[in-house]
This record gives sequence, C-alpha cells and structure tokens, in this order.
Amino acid sequence: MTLSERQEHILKTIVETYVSTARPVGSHAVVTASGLQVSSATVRNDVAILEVEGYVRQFHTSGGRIPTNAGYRYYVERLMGPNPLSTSEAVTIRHQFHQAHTELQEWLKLAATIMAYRMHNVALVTAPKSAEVRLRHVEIISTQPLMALLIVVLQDGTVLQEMMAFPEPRNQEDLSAIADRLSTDLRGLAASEIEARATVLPDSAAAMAAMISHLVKRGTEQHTQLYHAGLADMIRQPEFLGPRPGESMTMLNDRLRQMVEFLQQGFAVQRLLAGLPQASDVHIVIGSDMGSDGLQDYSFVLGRYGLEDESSGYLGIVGPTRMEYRRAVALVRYMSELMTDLVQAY
Amino acid sequence: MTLSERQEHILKTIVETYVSTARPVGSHAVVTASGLQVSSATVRNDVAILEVEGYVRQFHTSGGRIPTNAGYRYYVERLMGPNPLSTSEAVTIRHQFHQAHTELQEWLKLAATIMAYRMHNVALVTAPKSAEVRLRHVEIISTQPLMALLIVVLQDGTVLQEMMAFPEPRNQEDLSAIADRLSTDLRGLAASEIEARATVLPDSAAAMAAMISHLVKRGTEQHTQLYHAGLADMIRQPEFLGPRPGESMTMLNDRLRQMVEFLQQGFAVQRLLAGLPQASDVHIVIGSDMGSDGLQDYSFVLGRYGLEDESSGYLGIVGPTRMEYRRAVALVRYMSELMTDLVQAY
DNA sequence: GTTAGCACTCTCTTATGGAGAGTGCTAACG
DNA sequence: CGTTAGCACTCTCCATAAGAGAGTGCTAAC
Repeated sequence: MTLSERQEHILKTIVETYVSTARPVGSHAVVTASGLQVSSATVRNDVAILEVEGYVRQFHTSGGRIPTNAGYRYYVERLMGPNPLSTSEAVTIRHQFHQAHTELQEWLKLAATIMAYRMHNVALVTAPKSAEVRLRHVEIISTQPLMALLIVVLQDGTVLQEMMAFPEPRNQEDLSAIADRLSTDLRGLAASEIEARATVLPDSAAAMAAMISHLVKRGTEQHTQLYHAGLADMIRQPEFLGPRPGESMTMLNDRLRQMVEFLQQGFAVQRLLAGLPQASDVHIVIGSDMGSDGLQDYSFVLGRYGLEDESSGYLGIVGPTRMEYRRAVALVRYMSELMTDLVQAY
Repeated sequence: MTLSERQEHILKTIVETYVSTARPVGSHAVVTASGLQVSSATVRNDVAILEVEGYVRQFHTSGGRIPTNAGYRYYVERLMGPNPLSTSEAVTIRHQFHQAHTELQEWLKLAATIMAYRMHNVALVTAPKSAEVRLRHVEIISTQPLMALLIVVLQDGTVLQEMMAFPEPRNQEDLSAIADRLSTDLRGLAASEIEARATVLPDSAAAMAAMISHLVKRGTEQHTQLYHAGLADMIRQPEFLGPRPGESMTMLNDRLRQMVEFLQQGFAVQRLLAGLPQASDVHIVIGSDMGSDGLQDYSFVLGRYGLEDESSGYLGIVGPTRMEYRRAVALVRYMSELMTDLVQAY
C-alpha cells in the first residue's frame, strides 16, 4: 500500500522532529511542526496507518510515535530531499581542511575529526588504496648477523616491512647489493609477476623475491588503515545518556559496547565497506539493515573518494539511527569531493 | 601517624575485597575475609581510625567503607607484596605472544590485546623509539611533473613521508639520481648534522636536505605511534554499568567520556608517559595523582620495555582506581620482558 | 584493649496516588 | 466520506511513604 501525500508529510515531520528532539512525537506536535491545516485527530488517523504499515511505533499507549528503521529508510529514500551545505559551512570546512598539513595521515585524521565534530557522531575514513599495486623499491637493513629487516615500498607510497632470517651470516653490504639488484629487477611488477620471476632467480634471491611477492600481495589485499574519530562526541547523544524506555542499564551498556567493539575490530568495518555497492554516490545503511551484527541501533552514511580503480578510499559517518541523515549525506558528499581533490594532487 | 600491623591488615583486606566485589566492605566482611581473630567491633574501631587518616571513606552512614585514592596508594606502596604470575599463565601468554606474527605493528597490537583481555581493562602500548635517530635511506617518487613524494627511512626502521613541490618540472630519473646522491651523502647522520651539511650542498639539493632534516627531527620528537585495546572490556566493569551511589547518569557519562577523549588525544597519553620517572620498574599512578586532568577516577600501571636509550617504548594498563594492582604490576612486568626480548631481536 | 549488645541512620525496594501526555473511539459536521 | 470535537482510557513519570536490610557508633562489661 502506498502512502498519501499527507501521510508522507506527517512521516517526514515525525522523523525530523524526533531526530532533533529525541523524544516521541505526538499528534499535536505534528500539527504545529508540519504546518498542515488539519486537526490533531486527523493526524492521529493517518499516524495509525503509518503504524500498521510499520513506519512508526510507540513505546507505550500514551507516548507519541518514533520512527522505525523502515520509517527512516522511507524518509531517506523518498522524503529527505537534497540539502546542499550552506556555503558558509562549506567554506569553513574547506578552510579547516587546507591548513598546513603535509602528511596524508594527518589529512585523513583531520577529515575524520571534522566530520565527527560537525555531526556529533563517529566518523570513519580509510586510507586511499590503489586497485593494482606494483613494486617501487626494496630495501634490506641488517639488524643482526642472521637477521634483517625487509622494507618494500609500493608505487602508491605504501610501505611494508617484515623480518627475515638467514641460515648463515650476511653483512650490510651484501644485503644492500641484493636489495639494489632486486629493486631494478622487480620494479614496476605486481605480486603475481614477481612470483613468476622468482623461479628464474638464483636460490638466495628467489627466497627473497618470494617474500617480496608475499608483501606486495599483502599490500594489495591489505586491511587499509582505518581512522575514526568522535566516539566521545557520539557518547554525548541522548541515546547514551540513559537507558531508553523499556531498556535496562545493562542493555544500554551493551549497545555502547557494540559500537566500541565494532570500531576496535577493523575487519568488521572493512567487511561493511567491502559490501558497499559500486555506485559511487553516498550510501546509507540503517540499523545495519539485514545484517544482524548487533548493530541494529546504528546507521551508517558512507561515501567513497578518490579515483575509480586507481586510488580510492571510503569515508562515512556512524551514529544512532536517530541521525540527521540529510546533513550527513551532504557532509559526506562534500568531504568526498575535498578528499578526491587531495588524492588527485598526490 | 603510623598504622598498626592490624590496621594495615584491615586496610589490605578492605582494598582487596572491594577490588574483587566492587561493593563497600563492612566490618563483618573484614573479619571473615581477613581471618583475623578479633570481633567486628574491634575492626570497627580500627576502621574508624583508617577513616580519619583518610585511607577509606564511606558513602553513607550505613554502607561499609571503600578505599580512597590515598588508601590505594598505601596499599600499593606497602601492603601489596609481590605476585609472580602463575607459571601456567606466563606460559599461556608467552605462547600467545609468539604466534606467527612478523610485523612489529602486529606485535604491538597483540601485546595490548593480551594485556587488555587479561585485566579486563584498557591497555596501552607505544612503538619503540630510539633516543638518537639517524638517517638510513632517502627515496623520491615523482607523482606529477611538479610534485613528488619524499620518503625517508630511519635507522630504526621508521618511515616518514612528505609531499614536496618544485618550481619547474622534474622527471623520475632526475629525482632518483638526487635521492641516491642524498642517501649516500647523508646516511648515518642525525637531524642537526644534516642541517649543517645542507649549507654546503648546491641549491636544489639544499632545499631537499632541509626537508629531510626536518623529517628526521620529526622522527626524533615524534609522537610515537600509540596502540590501545580493551575499551570494550573496561566498559564491562561495574563502574560503567550504572551510576555510583550519589552519582547522576550525566556524571557516569562524563566519566566514561573522559577516558574516551584521553585515548583519542594521543598527546595526552604522551604527556603522561613523558612525565614518568626514569626508574625502569613499573610505575603506578592512582587517580591521576596530583594532575587534575579529569582522570581522578582512573589509575595507570605503566612500564617500559626495550633497551635503555637505544630503542624503548612504554606499555601499561589503565582502568578505574578499583583495579587489581598486584596482577596488573605482574602482568606489565612480564610483558615488558617479552617486549624487550622482541626489541633485542630486531 | 577487646567485646557484646543495641539504638540509630541511611539506602534500597516496593507500594500508592496524582499529574500529565497522548491516544483511540464515537458521534457530529460539511 | 473525509474531517473534527470531545472525552474516557491508558500508561509513564514523579513524589511520597513505609518497611526491610545493612552497618555503624556508642556504651558498658569483660
């Protein structure tokens, strides 16, 4: 069944009011906030329909309605509308963002911090990653007679290192010579090509080439570095200031812990990001949608930045399902642009 | 005034009982837990003295005592006694720790995770840092005609990178030649020495040498990479499961946020660690002692690892003042040893 | 110095009774 | 037939009260 125009207007009002007040929205509040020229009784009839359709729910008989995850989704897909950032805000952000930083790492952190601060929620940013990774340079540093540190620099600037052991002592000069040799031989090759080339090298170099191939491969698949900021900001949200109606203190604690664990376990974030559709626009995940990862209480507004297939990363905002989706989308989109510019400059 | 032997025994019992139960300890509980051959009335007399001396306090007239920060400090300094880890636990840890990891980063993370898991609290580990940092290798990668990525590898394996711009186009071959030249010229030098040498180089190379010196200097002062784990474990502690007696929900929220912000702001951690006395044994900070950083509710058990003045880092455990100090000290000490071995192997 | 006894105090839990908010229903209206 | 006014009903929230429980502080005896 499809909603009438007025019902949509009411749903929109409920979502936006609840998002800004964090309290259940009653029929009277809808009338005053929506500007509709109808009585609260009429609204009540429509709200009853919204409830059977599953877009809103009430916690107790006399306590206004709040949106369900389905309600948020309807809002996001059909009612939200565009919201360009105010130009003044865009200027402020651009200015903050282009402060004297020169390291990519600092930029990534800054991007996360800016988004977190402006949304009062957690922000995620991953480092940009190239689709095809090729070797740039090899360096070997002797640490002990039988051990050395193998350093591999990839073409996108990623640096990987690994310890290696020898059956017999090697000195630094030998190692440097080998490294130079490997650098020139293998420069510009991808992991699989290095592996192939390894078979035609002398024994000692072959072992190293295998390790290098392994490292380059790891660089390809690598859990890209993830930055997040704003956990403290998110905790200030009313969702964490006390148990919700019907919720025990323990459940509040669990809810919070789910987010903390999610952020701690980088792979969970990676899994989420990997599951994104390729469409390059901003993507919204509400209540972790079907995936019952224990993140039902959180929503994600996620975007990509960078150059398709060349060097791209993800960024996004995470917070309680009660979130300013419109602002979040606008902000993510804007930061994507800024970050894309940055990557292109690199 | 100095405490009698029995009073110390009572204080010890109160601390240990409170640490394990998280509930105020009454006189009767002290009698049964301590094994003292006196009545509860006698204990009450002594406890009254402990209270005027400031080692314990009670929240309400009829609610047992809990240790004050001073009480914890007394316990830690005089009553705690040694607690070697059980050999079985040590073996387990050693085994966990020496699983197939080859990257330093992974080891640091693992160390933090192990400590956090075993203490149900937050664990901190910093990367090892050399006191004197010297240049190992320079690499320059052209990204655009007018821009390049400068990569500097230090002798301890640290890698730093920075973007640089040129007034006129440079191709990769030129840049590689310059990098090779700089590598051989500056290898093994410290930041100040590179700066001095820069003045005698031709113009173009001088600018780069200055940048390199700058990077090496940054490597020296650098906020060393900080790893933490176990925030989710700490949140499970009863301290965060509900407001304490007399505490509002907001205060609980604030308390938690203080820790989150502390961990987020790496520099706060660095400041704390920098303030440690040089003594190489484990150091305990209770309720942030005099420093009123808003961390009055937390204690730190901190240790160092690595080789004095050569390559050393910090590790430690952070949690509510109600903490198993003895176990924490033993664990930190043991992990220090393991990490020191690791650094020596590097 | 130690102990038994006991009144006292304070919290925590449970019960009770409005006040307030918002609904759902019914009947009337255009 | 959609819309509206009116009103009883339900449920939460808050303050108050009473009783149980725990632990103390004091006093007097050992």
